[in-house]
Amino acid sequence: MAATIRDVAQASGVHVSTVSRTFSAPHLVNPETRNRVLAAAEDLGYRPNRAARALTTGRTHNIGLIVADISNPFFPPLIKAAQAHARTRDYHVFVADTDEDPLVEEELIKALTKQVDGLLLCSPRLSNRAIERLRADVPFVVVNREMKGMPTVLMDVGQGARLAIEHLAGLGHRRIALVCGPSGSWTSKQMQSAAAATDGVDLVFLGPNAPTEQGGLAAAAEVTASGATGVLAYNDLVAMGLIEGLQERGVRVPGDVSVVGVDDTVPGRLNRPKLTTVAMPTAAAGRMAVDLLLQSVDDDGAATLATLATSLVVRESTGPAPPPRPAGEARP
Amino acid sequence: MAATIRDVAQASGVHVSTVSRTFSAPHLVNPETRNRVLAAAEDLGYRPNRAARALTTGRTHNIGLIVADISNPFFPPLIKAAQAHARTRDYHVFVADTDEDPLVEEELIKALTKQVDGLLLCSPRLSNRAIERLRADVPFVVVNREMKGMPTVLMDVGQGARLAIEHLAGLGHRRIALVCGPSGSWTSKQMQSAAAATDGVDLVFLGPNAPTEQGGLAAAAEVTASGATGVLAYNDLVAMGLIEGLQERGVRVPGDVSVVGVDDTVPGRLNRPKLTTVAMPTAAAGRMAVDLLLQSVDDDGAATLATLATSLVVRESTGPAPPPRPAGEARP
DNA sequence: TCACTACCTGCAATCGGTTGCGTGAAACAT
DNA sequence: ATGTTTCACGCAACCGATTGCAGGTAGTGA
Repeated sequence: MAATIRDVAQASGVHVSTVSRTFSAPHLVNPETRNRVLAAAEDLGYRPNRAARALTTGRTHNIGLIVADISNPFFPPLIKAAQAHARTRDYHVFVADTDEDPLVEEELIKALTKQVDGLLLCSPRLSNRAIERLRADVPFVVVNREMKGMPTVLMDVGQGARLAIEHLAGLGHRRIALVCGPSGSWTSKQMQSAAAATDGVDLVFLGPNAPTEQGGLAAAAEVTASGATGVLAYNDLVAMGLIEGLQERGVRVPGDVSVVGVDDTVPGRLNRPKLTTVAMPTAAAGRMAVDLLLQSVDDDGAATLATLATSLVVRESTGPAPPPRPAGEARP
Repeated sequence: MAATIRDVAQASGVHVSTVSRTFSAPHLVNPETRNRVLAAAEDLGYRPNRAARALTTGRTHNIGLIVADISNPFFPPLIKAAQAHARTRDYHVFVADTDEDPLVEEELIKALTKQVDGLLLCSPRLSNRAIERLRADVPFVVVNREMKGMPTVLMDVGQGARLAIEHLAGLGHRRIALVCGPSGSWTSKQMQSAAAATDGVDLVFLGPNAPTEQGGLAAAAEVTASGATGVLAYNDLVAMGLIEGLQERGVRVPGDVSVVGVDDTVPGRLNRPKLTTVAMPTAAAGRMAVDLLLQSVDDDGAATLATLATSLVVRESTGPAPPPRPAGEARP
């Protein structure tokens, strides 16, 4: 069995409370005694039992991070950053994957509630009502979804969309398609309203589509039919599917149509063409979420909203608009 | 504050021990009483505090999963599978990322030790000695690294390498290069010894290389110099870097040189050419690791070794060997 | 010498459950 | 009517820590 505080107390000839204080309030114990205790602890390989400590202090020094899908390359950088940041605050992060299932999500939240001081919900799939209810038991910070009255970290896709459209407009594109994601998606709405604010270009809204390569592939027909020469896709997967679909139809990217993705999750230098995309500040979001959470654990307070800026990464899938109306030359 | 067992006891007019038994040993309590207790619990929104329970039972019903790098696409499927599988056993998984740093790894292990019943170490970077020492405090299962005397889950890269080389040999390649990873890597060794067993082909061992795209890029010169027409790379990243490096030198893939990767971690249909690769049974490994861990938590016993079969996924980066000695035609 | 203050340290209750032991009552056998 | 078994439940110690309170000791000033 691992050494307990009592073993250390016995070994160093003091009461358990003194041992406890040696670790949690060192200034209250005589340096000599402290050293004796520390020596005994070291000797026995004693490490305080955080679970037991949590029982009295009410602080587990753990935070939970619930994510819809770890395999989605969007999340790992966020998780990593949150974890590293939490560590500097003497907190540990427990990651759980809901597999996109609201029921699993709720169950995980309930299971984690007692073992953590707070929860980071990344792109939660639960209803607002369910989240409100669950929140009574444990502090939340919501990431990547807008929720009033709750600490929230958002990434400004609207601004990213604006950057992308300005980029396309600057390349001479006058007709730009927005290939939207699932209907009702917050991201889609943000993109739409941001895009609508740009003038000098025709905007076409296409969709809804599945947020996958298949969705993009399927949208290729609509895009060609729309006559748009520039496209902003819902995310990188859609963008990649779309490019594949366009190429299959003999449409060159970026020769005939320029495509911009969102997320910057596509690794690999072999992609042809490499994707121009709106990069999300996922690492910053992870850190910010941890900060907000720890803050709201202490203050039990203000529902802060943090909106993080996005940026455009220009690569190879965008280029100058083709000369107007060349009557699409499809290959044989 | 959340309801405790005492609140429920009071509300239903029984002793706390009866409430406790209602949840942990229902058959010991009268159905009538049980229903009364359950009703009161439901009413108060009571949920047993697992941390407190762990204090007396010594079982947290949590397992920790420590991984070198969550961003490495190799791991998420493993994590996901482990998590889902653990859930069916009423266990929860805490994931922690060491950022490839042995010091962080040791610290995380120590921190998690008291909060979990066992640990899954995926590709640990710690020395054998350190692992042996830490193991005194908590059961381990090691994944993706060979360690005697400890439950271990391995994926048979040797067998995968054999498949790859047979595939290349079958396509007529007579000189095959192994682009190895970091020196001393277990994977590299496995690949080498497996490859050596194949006859009818010349084998060239290249490396060591960094296990990254840069590493592959840098190895391109060696590969062309070696005169090999088939290559088995340390992993997909190396393979991709290598392909890029070869293409920059005017060497066509798979026209002039065929390349096989390992891991099957490259998503995206836009890769040109799509990578032929050795797929790892990561999900199965995750499940198996959980099984072994829970087993060794109970039995405190046998050091089982599970070796999982790999498979070859043939895509576009491999093709028939070019006719012998065409005196490499580089583009201008 | 005495009172007062600081500074340490011990005592014991407490956090939220679990569990071995003991007991009272009901059910059954004799 | 008495003895025995079974069942359901209460009692209280315990898991490993924390912490308010009290007491003891030494040092200071008068």
